[in-house]
Amino acid sequence: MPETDARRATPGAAALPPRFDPAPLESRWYAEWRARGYFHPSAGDGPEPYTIVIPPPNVTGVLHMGHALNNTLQDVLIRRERMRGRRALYLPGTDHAGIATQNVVERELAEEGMSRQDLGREAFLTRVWAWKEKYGDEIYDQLMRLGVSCDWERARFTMDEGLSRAVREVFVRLFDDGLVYRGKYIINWCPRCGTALSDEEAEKEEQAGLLYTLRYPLADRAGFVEVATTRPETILGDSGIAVHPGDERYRDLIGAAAILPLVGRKLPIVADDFVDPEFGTGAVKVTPAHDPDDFWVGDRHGLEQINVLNPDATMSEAAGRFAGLDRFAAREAVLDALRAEGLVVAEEEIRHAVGRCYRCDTVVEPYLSDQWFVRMEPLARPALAALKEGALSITPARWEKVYAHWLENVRDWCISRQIWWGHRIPVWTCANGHTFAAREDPDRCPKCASTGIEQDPDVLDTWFSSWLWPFSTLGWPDETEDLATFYPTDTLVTASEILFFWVARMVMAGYYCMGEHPFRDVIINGTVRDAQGRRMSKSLGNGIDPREIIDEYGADALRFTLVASAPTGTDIHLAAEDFRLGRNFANKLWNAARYVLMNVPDGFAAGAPDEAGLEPPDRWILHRLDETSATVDRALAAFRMNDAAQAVYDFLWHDYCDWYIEWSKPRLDGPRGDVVRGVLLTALERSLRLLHPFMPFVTEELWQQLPAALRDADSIMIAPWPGAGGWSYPEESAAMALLQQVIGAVRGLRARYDVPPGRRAPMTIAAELASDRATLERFADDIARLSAASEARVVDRAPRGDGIAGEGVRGGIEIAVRLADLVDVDRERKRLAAEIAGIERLLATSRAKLGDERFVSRAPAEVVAREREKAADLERSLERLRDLRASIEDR
RNA sequence: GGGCGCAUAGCUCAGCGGUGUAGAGCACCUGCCUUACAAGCAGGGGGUCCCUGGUUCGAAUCCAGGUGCGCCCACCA
Repeated sequence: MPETDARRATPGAAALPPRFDPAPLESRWYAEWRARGYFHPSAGDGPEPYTIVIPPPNVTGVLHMGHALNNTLQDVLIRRERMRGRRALYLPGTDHAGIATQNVVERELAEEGMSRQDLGREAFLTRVWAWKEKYGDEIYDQLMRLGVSCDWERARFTMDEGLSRAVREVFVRLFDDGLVYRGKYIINWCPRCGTALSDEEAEKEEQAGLLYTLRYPLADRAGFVEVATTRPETILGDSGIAVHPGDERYRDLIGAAAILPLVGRKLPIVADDFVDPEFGTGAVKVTPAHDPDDFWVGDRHGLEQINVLNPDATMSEAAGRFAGLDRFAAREAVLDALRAEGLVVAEEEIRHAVGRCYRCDTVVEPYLSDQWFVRMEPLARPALAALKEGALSITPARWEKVYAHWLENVRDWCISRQIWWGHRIPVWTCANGHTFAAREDPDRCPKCASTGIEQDPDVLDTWFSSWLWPFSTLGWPDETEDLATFYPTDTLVTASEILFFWVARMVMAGYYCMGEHPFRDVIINGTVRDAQGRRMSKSLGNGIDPREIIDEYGADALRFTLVASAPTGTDIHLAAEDFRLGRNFANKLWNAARYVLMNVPDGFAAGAPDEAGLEPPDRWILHRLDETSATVDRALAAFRMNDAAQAVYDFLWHDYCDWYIEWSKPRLDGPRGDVVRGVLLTALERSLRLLHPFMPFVTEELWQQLPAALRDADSIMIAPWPGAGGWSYPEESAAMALLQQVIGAVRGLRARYDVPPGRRAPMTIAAELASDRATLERFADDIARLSAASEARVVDRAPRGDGIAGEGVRGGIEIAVRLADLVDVDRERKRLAAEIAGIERLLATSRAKLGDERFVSRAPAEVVAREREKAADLERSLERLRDLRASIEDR
C-alpha cells in the first residue's frame, strides 16, 4: 500500500496483510498458550472452579464433525468461564473402546493371516497396547488443531492404572452390596464379535422378513396346532407351546401336548398372559434359549432351555441333523424339511425389527448364556430424583422426559463381554467353588485359602469405565486435591445417542460413588448432517473432514460456522462450502482491525473514551456494544451458543463495520479524530474479547496488535470477560437509527431511478419535527456522503409537483428528489401505478379494521392508536404519489 | 404399539411471551475494483408461513384433528 501519509505507516498495520491467513498463527498461538500453562488450572485454594470433562473419544477415533461441534461448544463455555476469572478445567481423555479397538487390531492380524486365538490372550493384549501407544494420541493432535483449551497434563485413558483401580473399586462395592449378579439370561449375542451386547448396543432396525406359519401335530389326539415364526431354525429349540388363558379356541388344549416336527419332542401346551390372541394364530412356540419373551414364559412354566446355536451362530449339537449349519442355511434346511412333510401352511411378508451389532452391523442373536449384570433400579432412583429436585438440568429440556422415562423403566445392565481388550472382571473362583471379587489380584481364596483360583475370563463393558469418568479422571477412589477442587463438574456436552449409554449411568455412578451429582447441566448437541440431511458416515462417504476444513478455511471458521449454524440440540445440515460463512467473518474482522490499526499512530494514547467528547455516532456504537454484550451473556447463560455467536457477528459486521467505520472515515482527520480513534479501538477491543471463545486464534492475533495500554493481560485468553461498559444512550441510538433509515431511503431512491454512482444528485429531506430536523441537519454531510448524494438539504415540508419523487421514511419524514431527466417516464408511470395500487390495498384493509366497531372497542387502545397512525401515514403517501403522478403526466 | 420433535423464500434456518407490508445467511439478478475487506460494498426479485377446523377484534404464532418427514423407546412370535 502507498505510505504517503506518515501517520498511517504504523508497524501494526504494516504487519497485517489484506487477506487473513489463519494457518501460521493457529499453530503459533496454540503452542504459546500451552507453554504458558493457560490450559492447566491449579487445584486447591483459589478462585471458583469450572469443570467440563470431555466425552472421551475412542482411541481408534478420527476427528469427525460431531467431535468438532461437541468440543467447540465445550471450549466456548470453558474459555468464557476462564475469562470470567474462574479456574476452568477442560479435562480431556480417550476411551479404550473395547470391541471397536479389538476389532481394529484383529483386522490387522487377519491381514497377517492370524487370529487373536493364534496369539493367545497375553500376546494379543500386548499387541493392542502397542497399537494404542502408536496411534492412541492421534485424536489429541486433531483436537488441538481445533483450538480447544484442554488441560493436556491431566489427560486420562480409561485403562490407565488409576482409572482401572476405580473400575475395580466400583465393581467390588457393587458386588459386596449385592448389586452385581451372575445369571443365565437371554442376551444379545453378536456372532461376529463373539460377545454379549447390552440392550443399548443392539440396534433395532425395521426390515422386511417372512413370517412362516407352521403346523405341529398334537401328541395324544388327532389334530394339530399352528404357530408362527420368523426364525424357523429356532424351532429345534422349542420346548413348549403357549396360548392365552382366555382364548376359547385353545381352551381344550391347555395341559395337552404337541409334537415338535423333525425332532419328535413332546411340547407341553401352557397358558400365559403374554400371548396376544390377536396376533398370528394365537398360539406361540416357546423357545426359552432363543427369545427373551420365551425365556420368561419357560421360566414361569418350567420348560426346558435348549440352546441350538454355537457362539459363532452355527447350529449346535442340540440341533441334531442340522448341527454345523450356519443359522441362515439352517433356516432354509429346516423349511425344506418341513415343507417335505407339508407342515408349512403359510408364508407372509411382514416388517419386523431385527437387532444389529452397533459395532459391526451383524444381525445379533438372542442367546442364552451366563453373564454378569448390574441391578439398576436402586442406582436409578437418585438419578431420577436429581432431575426432579433440580440438581440436574438437560438442555433442550425435552430430553429430560426421555431421560426420566428410561430411568423409570430401566433394565438390568449386562456388563460382561466375551472379548479380551478391557477391564477384566475382578471375580475369582477357587477350586472349592468359592466366588469372590477383589480389589487387588489375590493369590488365594479368602474363604478357604485355596491357591487354585481362577479369574473370570470375560472383560467389562466399555461403559463400565466411562460411567465413572467425571470423578475417576480426577483421582477417585483416592481423595485427591483435584477431586476436592473440581468435582462435581459443571457442564456436560454430548450427543443424544449416548444419553442412556453414558449420561444416565454417569449420574447413577456419581450418586453411588460420590454421593453427589456428577454435573449440573447437560447440553445435548445436535447431529451434524450433510446437505441432504443424511447422517455423515464412512460407508456413505458423505462426511466432511474437519481437518480439511481447517486446512482450507481455518479452525476459527470451522468453529464459528458450527456454533452459529443451529440452535442447541438441533441437527445441522452443512456442505463444505458453508464454512465460508466463518471464513468470511474472520476475514471481515481482520480487515476491520487493519483499518483501525492503519489509522492509529504509533504511541497513540488509548484509553476509555471521555464521555464529554462523544458525539451521537460514538454513543450509538458504544450503546450497541453494551447491548450486544448483554445479549451474549443472556444467550450463553441459557446455553444458546448460536444466538451468542450471531449477536457478535451482527454487531461487528453490521453495526461496527457497515456504519461506525464508515462514519469514522471523514472524522479521523478532523478535530475529533482522536475521540473517534478511541471509540474505534474500545469497541474493537471489547468485541474481540466477546468473540474470543468462538474464534480464539484470530481474536488473539488481532488483540495482540492493539496498543498495549488497552490490554490488561498477556493474552486475550486470560483477559477479563467484558461486562457492561455503562454506555446507555437510547436517545442518540434513536437518532442514529433515523439517520440509517434516511440514508437507506436515499440509496433506495437512487437505485430505483438508476442514478449512476458518478452522478451526485441533490436530495431534499423534509422533517416535520424540529428535533428530527436538527439531527438531520447536523449529519447532512454524512447523509450525502453515505448515500452518494451531492447535497442533502433539510426542510420542514417536502416540495411538491414539478416531477419531484418522494419516499416516506416514516411518519413526518420524507425524501424528495427532482426526477428532471433521470427517469424513463413510461417506466415510472407503471411503477407508480403499481405502488399506488399497493398502498390503496393496504389503506383499504386498515380502514376496514378501523371501521369495525368490534376492533375499535375490544382491541387495546394502543393497538387502535397505532392502526390510526398507520392509516394516516398511508394516506399521506398516497397523496404524495398521486401528486407525483399528476406532475409527470403534465410533462 | 407408545413417546418426542419438525413442517416459514430455491437451500439451511430465525421469528411463535399475539398486532403495521413475515426476517437472516447461502443461492439468484442489477450496479460498483468507493485506498479496511471483491472472502467486499450498495440495491433488488423471490413466501397461499403443510392442510382443515376452532378460540379471538385480530393467528405463521394459541387449541383440536389430519398429512408428510425425522428421532427415541417397546417382548408382538
